[in-house]
Amino acid sequence: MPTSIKDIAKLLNVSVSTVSYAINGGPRTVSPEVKERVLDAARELGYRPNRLAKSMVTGRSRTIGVVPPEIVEDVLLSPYLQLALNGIFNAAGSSHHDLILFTRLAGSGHEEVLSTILDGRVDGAIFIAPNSTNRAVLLAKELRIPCISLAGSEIDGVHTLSVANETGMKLAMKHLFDLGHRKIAHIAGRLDMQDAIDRLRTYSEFMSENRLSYHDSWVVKGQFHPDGGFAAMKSLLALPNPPTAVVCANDDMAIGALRACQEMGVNVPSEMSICGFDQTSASELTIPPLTTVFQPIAEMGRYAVQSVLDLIDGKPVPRHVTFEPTLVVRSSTTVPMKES
Amino acid sequence: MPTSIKDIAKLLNVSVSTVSYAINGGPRTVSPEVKERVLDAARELGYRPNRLAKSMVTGRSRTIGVVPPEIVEDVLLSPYLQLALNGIFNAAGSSHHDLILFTRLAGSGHEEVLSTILDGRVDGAIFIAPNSTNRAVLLAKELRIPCISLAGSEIDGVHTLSVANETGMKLAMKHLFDLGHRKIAHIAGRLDMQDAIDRLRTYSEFMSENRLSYHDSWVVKGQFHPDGGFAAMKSLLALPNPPTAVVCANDDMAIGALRACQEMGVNVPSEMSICGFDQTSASELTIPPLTTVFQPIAEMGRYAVQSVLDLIDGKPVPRHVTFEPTLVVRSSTTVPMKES
DNA sequence: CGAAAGCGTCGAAACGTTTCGACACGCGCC
DNA sequence: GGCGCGTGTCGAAACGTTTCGACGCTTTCG
Repeated sequence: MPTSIKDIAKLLNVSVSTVSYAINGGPRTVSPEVKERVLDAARELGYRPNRLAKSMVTGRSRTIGVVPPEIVEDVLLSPYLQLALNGIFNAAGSSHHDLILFTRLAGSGHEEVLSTILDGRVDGAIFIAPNSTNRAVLLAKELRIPCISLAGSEIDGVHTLSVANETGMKLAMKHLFDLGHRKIAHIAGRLDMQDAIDRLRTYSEFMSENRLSYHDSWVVKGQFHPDGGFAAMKSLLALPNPPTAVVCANDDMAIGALRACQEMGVNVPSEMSICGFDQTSASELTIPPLTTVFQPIAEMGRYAVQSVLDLIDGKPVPRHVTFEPTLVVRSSTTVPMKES
Repeated sequence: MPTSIKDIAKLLNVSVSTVSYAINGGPRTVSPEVKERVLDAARELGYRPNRLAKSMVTGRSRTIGVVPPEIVEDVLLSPYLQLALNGIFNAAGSSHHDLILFTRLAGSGHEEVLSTILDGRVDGAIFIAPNSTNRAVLLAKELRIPCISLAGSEIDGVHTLSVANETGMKLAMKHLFDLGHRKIAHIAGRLDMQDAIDRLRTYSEFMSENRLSYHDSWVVKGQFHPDGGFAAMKSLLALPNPPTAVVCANDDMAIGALRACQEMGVNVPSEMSICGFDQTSASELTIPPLTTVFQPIAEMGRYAVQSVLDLIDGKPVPRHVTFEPTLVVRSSTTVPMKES
């Protein structure tokens, strides 16, 4: 029932092609008089071009797909994802693209997501932090869909934007080390995600390089969740020889850890220094505000959009781009208490 | 270059309709033997149905449009929007719909957003907190696009989901009143948004009903932003006869207000009680955790999706649904200090 | 045994665009 | 005056589906 180009053509007794030319300033010229009549009629009838039809014939949808790390309940509540999505959103808006948010990876596995990606509705896709078992990225690549992996594992032949986790982790560790800490623990993220793996590895390396002995019990998995951080900190505090500082693989866990300390009556930072990762907005609301590693996630989102667009246009795009994090020192870290 | 239904048909020497029937279990039956051959070939060729083509002929895209309140830089960083979007996301996922996030209201105004909505890519739309000047909703309604206004102004003939702001505001006010507060201020939101208007009105009503005199200077606009809340609280603290309690129209402003108090050395809650609105996740991370009004935003998002779906299916949907908020009492409110 | 009903298949139309090939016309140029 | 060219227009193909009408074949039933 909405008006189509045909309706205009019929009304004005011209061909559909003429109408199309008039409306688009199309590849062919149209006499000024006809053009005006067409435009008037279009306005009159409330004509709206049907993007589906247009996309089908042009092969372009001006829409970019965004695939969350894995699609589970409440995934949009992750501050990390929110930051990335916001960056992508901003960039997409200014380049006149819309975003399609894929909602159903979970159900029937990667196959299904893929078909929704490859079904013509998007020109390219951004995968946010796909873990190494994410087959969708691989398949997308194989099928030559322009796609970018944002902060995910480096996958052969897939364009990847990553954060120098080594730098970030070293920054945090060195900060604590320079403050005088020697007993430093790590609350790790989900070890099926590349970021978590990198951060853990760098932690271990730093400890070895500086000849700091550490127990396996000082590395606790927190699944990137506040509750995980909470439980992890509890278990650290229960150790006979607890650490004096903890580096968490993200802010959410650091917040959980902070809460655990508060609950156990352990003062932060004087009795326990806590360092986060991500610089989410929540990290400055805690008391004390968290020392954390800033990652330019929003900027990476912006960059990801630009890269996908370039990929679509066939422009060359660097295979891997690494962004450098910086340390934001706030009040959750300080010199350790003297050994009692 | 991707394989189409035609390729399969040609390969197997059957008609395209037969292939379609086989793949969809379509309206017509297909002999088991042919069906199997078709399915095998489809798998072999890596066939993926093209949703665009399908949508064009069926008129359904299984995609729902989401329109943020207004499209500005960083709109996705609003906790309120995040909560709503998350609820919508969850519901869309479980009903096998994808989401299109509209990114470009700003540029060329409501006209443009509308054409991107009406261009056939979405079956229906959810407008998040459209303000009263948002013409897009009206136009959408006029053009009979199934759409839901989530927490926006009540617009004639538009299906609206709203929160009983009166209840929420009264809950907060009564809580403070019962604690003994008489000098209660209000940090209001953006007064072009319905929620802000309602909350302000209820504040005034409550004050009058309880014969509490209040100055105009006790109502300060905070634009729903933390910085606005910060500035607002500063101006309240600078008053000759400052209030003992403040109800903020959202959590972000309450957090700003809290920070202002901390900076001015005003203890919360003993010297100043602060009450928020929204129960965002940040509201429990502050010290002290905020007393706030819980709105079932996520649930409303879910409900919005269901309603749009029903609208699309032509099922009856109630014109207005009101959700009831509840008060979450935490530690940012207490009895007022004795008058010095 | 013949009509009716059901099954399996095909061909074609339809969805709303864009764009290519054709063509008719008028103009300037040699 | 014929030739070529640019301009404005038309018709039709194409994009990849779904689904309807048609048709021939088998089965069922009176």
